[in-house]
Amino acid sequence: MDPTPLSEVFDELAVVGKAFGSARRLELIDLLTQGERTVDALSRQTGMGVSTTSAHLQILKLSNLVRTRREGTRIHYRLAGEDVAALYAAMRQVALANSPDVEKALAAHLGMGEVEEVSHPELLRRLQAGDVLLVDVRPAEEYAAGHIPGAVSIPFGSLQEALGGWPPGEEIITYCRGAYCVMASDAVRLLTDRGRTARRLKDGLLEWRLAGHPVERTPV
Amino acid sequence: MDPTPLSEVFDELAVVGKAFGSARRLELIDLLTQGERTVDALSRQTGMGVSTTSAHLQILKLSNLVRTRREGTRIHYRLAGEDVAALYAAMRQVALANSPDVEKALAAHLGMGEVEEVSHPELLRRLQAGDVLLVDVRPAEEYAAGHIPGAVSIPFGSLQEALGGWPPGEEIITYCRGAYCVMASDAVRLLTDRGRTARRLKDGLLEWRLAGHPVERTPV
DNA sequence: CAAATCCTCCAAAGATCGTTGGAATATCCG
DNA sequence: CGGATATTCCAACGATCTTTGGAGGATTTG
Repeated sequence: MDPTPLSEVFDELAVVGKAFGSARRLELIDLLTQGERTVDALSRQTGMGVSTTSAHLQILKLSNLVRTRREGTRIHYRLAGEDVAALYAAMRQVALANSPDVEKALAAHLGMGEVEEVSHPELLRRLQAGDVLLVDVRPAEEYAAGHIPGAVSIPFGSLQEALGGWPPGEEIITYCRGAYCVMASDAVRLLTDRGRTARRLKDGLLEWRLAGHPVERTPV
Repeated sequence: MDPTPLSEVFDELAVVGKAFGSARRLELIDLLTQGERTVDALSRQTGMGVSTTSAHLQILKLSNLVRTRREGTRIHYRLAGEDVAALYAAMRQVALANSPDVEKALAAHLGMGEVEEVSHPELLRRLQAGDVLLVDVRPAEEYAAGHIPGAVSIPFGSLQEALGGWPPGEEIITYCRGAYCVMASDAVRLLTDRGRTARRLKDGLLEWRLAGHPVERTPV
């Protein structure tokens, strides 16, 4: 009784840990932080086969990190709770803080250094003042599922054409899913290349939401 | 460029995730939340072979979750930072909240239901009032590495003999490492069986420390 | 330098995980 | 009911992870 027979507890806990131990599953979780998704949508957005996607989702479901909702023939997956999103964000934070490789990989794909970041408090002030254009570059469905109040939805693909209609003087702030999302940085580069003043929000909607800041949902 | 080439980032992140994906490694992390330990000590306390222990520690080291310090012929391992301990605690929290199996496994080994828990604020009040005996049932070295101010160190093994010297009226509150630690609950049962009034602290020292409450270190 | 101690590295066997295509299942629609 | 669509289940192969004993390194002590 003294040599702790609680290996079962650690076994159960390891099930949850394992769920976070695959790049593919992390990619799925990353997408799911933005709102629920069908298997098909996840499969297309990540580029993995449907069988593979389903298998990974089963593992996430078995570890109770996601839940499902059936709608006709398709099944929508969503994170089991905001605490799961928070855990994912915390893991990214720890990885970023402690392992230089993660930082390097991020910098390489995000082009850090070239792109300036705006802090949460500063964005709040600027929105209050109303002298800034806040652009949500994620796909339209993700914008609908939840966005920063005051942001306009311009998916990355249609950014260039939308550019024409704006007054050239106004500063632009972009954001996307989270700290690992490239689109916001790419957008800033595209905009500054065309002579605009643009920066990106620090992190993305996930961290904004977890920080307790307001999020707006477009009613269906 | 559009189909997100950031798989490398997820690969790096998965390295951290994998580290949490093994019951053995979680057991090591659990011990390390209480302070640094040598390979040998970890091997003995967990019951795994030294080679196995070392292998797991290498994986933790590679994922930058632990750091090492050499002292003569032995090497001390410690968590890379308090954020790692926080991540571990957060994972336990999510597992407990979302998966019934974890809750069941915990209840089975902890004897939940029979043992009453004391909240952090209540303990603080009672310590202030001074009408309670706070007992740290962990091994003496863990007590030395950090304990709640006002607690006395009585390792679980020597609890029974220590019992004699106390006034029978005073209420006793026990604690050990964390939410998964059985010793505090076992101690409460041992004490109540002998007619004492005893409860355990909710969770353990890890959660107490993460909550920002004071921790005292016995000077060497 | 030699012996002792503690730890890491190595190689091999066994276990587990990941991916794949195709079959099976569930639901909706006509 | 039959066809269409979306998803899960299955089997199997290759890849990766875990464990183990023993060899190899580093450090201290005599």
